[in-house]
Amino acid sequence: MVCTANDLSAWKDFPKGLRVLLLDGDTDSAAEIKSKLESMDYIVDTFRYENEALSAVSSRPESFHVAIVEISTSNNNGSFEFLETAKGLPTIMTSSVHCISTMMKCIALGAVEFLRKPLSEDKLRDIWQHVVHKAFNTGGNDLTKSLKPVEESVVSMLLPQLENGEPKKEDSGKTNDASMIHQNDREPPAGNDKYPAPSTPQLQQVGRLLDDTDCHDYTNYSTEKESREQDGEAESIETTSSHRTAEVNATVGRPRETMVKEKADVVEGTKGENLQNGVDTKSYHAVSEKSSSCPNKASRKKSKIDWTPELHTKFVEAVDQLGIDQAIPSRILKLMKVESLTRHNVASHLQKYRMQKRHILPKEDGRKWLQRQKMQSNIYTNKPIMAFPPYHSNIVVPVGPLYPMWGAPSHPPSIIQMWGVQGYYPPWQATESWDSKSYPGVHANGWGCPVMCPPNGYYFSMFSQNPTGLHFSCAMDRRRNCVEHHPEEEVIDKTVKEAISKPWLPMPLGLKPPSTEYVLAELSRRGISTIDASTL
DNA sequence: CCTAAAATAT
DNA sequence: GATATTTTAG
Repeated sequence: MVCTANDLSAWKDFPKGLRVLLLDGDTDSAAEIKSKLESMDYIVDTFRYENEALSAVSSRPESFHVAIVEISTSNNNGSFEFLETAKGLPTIMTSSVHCISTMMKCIALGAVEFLRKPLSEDKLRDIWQHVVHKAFNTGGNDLTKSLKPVEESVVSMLLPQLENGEPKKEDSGKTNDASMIHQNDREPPAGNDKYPAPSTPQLQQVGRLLDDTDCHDYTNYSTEKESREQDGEAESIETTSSHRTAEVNATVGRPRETMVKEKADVVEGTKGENLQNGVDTKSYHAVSEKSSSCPNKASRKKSKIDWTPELHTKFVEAVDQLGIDQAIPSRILKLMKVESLTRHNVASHLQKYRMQKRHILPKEDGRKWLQRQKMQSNIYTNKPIMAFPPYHSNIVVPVGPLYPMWGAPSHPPSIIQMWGVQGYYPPWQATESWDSKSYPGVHANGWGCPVMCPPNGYYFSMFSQNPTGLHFSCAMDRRRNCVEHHPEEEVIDKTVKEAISKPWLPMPLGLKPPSTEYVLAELSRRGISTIDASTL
């Protein structure tokens, strides 16, 4: 990363605005350091006590780019804790006590550098290097929001240089032009919020260039920006949790090895910290790439969402909660409350979800979706609406074994593949996704259940004719808690009876009245040839 | 904003 | 080659 003179000029003001966390028990010392840093345009937040510093880091990790932590004989252990806790933050240790083993320990624990006190301007001036280094060498996991802009700006700044070194087709000619460099130059983003669009031509070019050189890592990028893109709705999701656990890898053309391991970490579920949301946060993770071939990762922000069982469960729960008529991407997204999931992601998943169902319930489906459209005006009522009156909430629907799919919850004994034929997902479905905890019955409602049998009396014939391999799951009221996991015949009977006894009520969702032909045929089959018109 | 269809990535 | 996801249209 040697820079040319031109490039250097672009770097000149870089550190400006970078945020420094200063933890120093010595007030005077802290003031002095702060003063020096500020004179160099760093923004400094001083903390006297470690716990304060740590809470600051955890509550607003994006507020710091680098930390300087003083370690003395008195706070010895405490500082180590900071080091261990604030892993994502490049941390410089400093002390007036010069103990090689302490230094060693600090470095071993992840400190990026150990500076002896007193900290002169010279020592402090270029601490930004650690920020940049971090930005380039860390997995998305650690690449905090605040670091990304840095990374991006650096990439941008780097561009001219890269182009010089490896002219790329059409763009080549103008690379040496100083004005060009200036154009690509980006202000240090530190203080502001203007994140350069992740997909700027520049970045893409850089990506390409890096590819062609020696990059071996797929560039996953946090989807956070996308989240932001999705207008106001994002906020409601965002604010909930500060942690960015389920983060996506972000690696910008970083040459050389490393990383593989980092990925493992990411998948694990980023540093143990706040996992309150349990499932939520780690519910998904970016798909790790094989760091072998380096295709075109140029478009960094294109990380893929891995719809893990947990994530999918959340998704389904959201859909169910919303009900068929309200289940639209934006709402689902809200309900899911999963950080950095974009509306697009959800929409896409929803699309697949529907397709599955459609494929499974060719007949019913169209109808249902039609219904849905018509009912769109029927906005949220806290009660089940229209086609799904309360008293039908316990309807039981048969689920044919031939319909392995999404919404249909299966009972442990009958592990049905939820996602179609390819056993992509392990058995978690049965145990994890559809257990009582995850709203077992919910999935059996409108969408979930392949409800192909005619209602009313036909239930009986249906069952008697195809008793084999039928599985029963129960649907439930959207918000009510389910129902029995093993709907017994009584339930079926009850439901059927109800439906029969109240023919004037709408059909339970997913059921459609039998066609006249069918009715006649069935009656005929039963030896009933005449019908009293009044009963129809 | 939504959904469907096309394009990509695995 | 099939499928999962993202992008692109309408």
